[in-house]
Amino acid sequence: MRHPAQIGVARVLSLRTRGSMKLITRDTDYAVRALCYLAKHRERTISVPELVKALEIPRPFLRKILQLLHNKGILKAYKGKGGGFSMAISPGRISLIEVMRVFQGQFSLNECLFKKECCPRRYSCGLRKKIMEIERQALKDIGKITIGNLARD
Amino acid sequence: MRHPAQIGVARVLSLRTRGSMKLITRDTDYAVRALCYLAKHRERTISVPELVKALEIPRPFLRKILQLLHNKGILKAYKGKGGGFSMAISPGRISLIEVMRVFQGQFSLNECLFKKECCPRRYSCGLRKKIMEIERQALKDIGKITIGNLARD
DNA sequence: TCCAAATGATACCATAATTGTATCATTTGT
DNA sequence: ACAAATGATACAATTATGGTATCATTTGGA
Ligand code: FES
Ligand code: FES
Repeated sequence: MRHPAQIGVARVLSLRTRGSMKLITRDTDYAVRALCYLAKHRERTISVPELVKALEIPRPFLRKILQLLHNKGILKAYKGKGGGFSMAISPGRISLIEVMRVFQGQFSLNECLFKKECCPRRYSCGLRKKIMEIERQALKDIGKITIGNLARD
Repeated sequence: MRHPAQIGVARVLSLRTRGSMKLITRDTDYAVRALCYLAKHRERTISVPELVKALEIPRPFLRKILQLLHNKGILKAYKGKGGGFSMAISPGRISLIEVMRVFQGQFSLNECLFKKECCPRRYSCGLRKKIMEIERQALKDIGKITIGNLARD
């Protein structure tokens, strides 16, 4: 006999509570906000306390973010009393991708790991090819977004 | 005096070790593989042991994935000896997005949370608008990928 | 009838990523 | 000298990811 009884189309909700799937993480977001603020006040050197007041970002976290942006050469830093940060590059030349890469590493929408090793079907896989194409397009579009045009609201 | 000393453009590497930023998680990937296998053998009912051999996916994990796909109405399930799973819908009508939503929840590339609440600038934010547009396009493209055309390699 | 083979439901666990905090050292203008 | 700033770095809490384990239930067949 050939299995007549199907169980029925249950619509039980998420066994795990997921819902995020976000592409831009908190630190990238914070970084963008901070960079926009700095971009709008290029004439001045902005200190962390000022940024904290303006952006309501947890101070130690913001400090870490700014330090990283400095290490990556995106910000200039001035130590000592009256010091702070300012843009090292023209805001129009800082793409959102660069900021994302600082905090989120390299893009790679589908890694398809196979037990810690690189997937054997990697180069034949159809899914991979299609996802890569979508990724390329998205990156191109994200690349067009710069701190410069974000800062202009 | 106006801060002449800049610290120099250090290129210190990632203070955090990141590098993933993947859009498709492991369970989605496993689910796609399993669905493709099922799509290629629609005439039969496929058991978990067979899938484990064919796809080399950890058995208990695969079971959970298949159960969820069944709960969502994507698979039919047959209990008892000789039982297993089979497609409940035509493979050509199962989009990759649907599978992603099952395991990764709703898309939302930029949430921009502001201290656990919804961001106050949400509707004026330029970043958000641009990212949303990119997201829409990416979703449209991912929507075109179906289990059907993936199964055909 | 009883057993083996299959899924259903669910609880648990280990690791890594995310999202922060805290501390101390160093620099610098006054 | 001192206060105000960043530099470097270690630590901690929470959540997401990836995976295991267990027991109950169904079902075909000897
Ligand atoms: S890259 Fe491994 S199956 Fe797609
Ligand atoms: S959505 Fe909050 S600042 Fe962009």
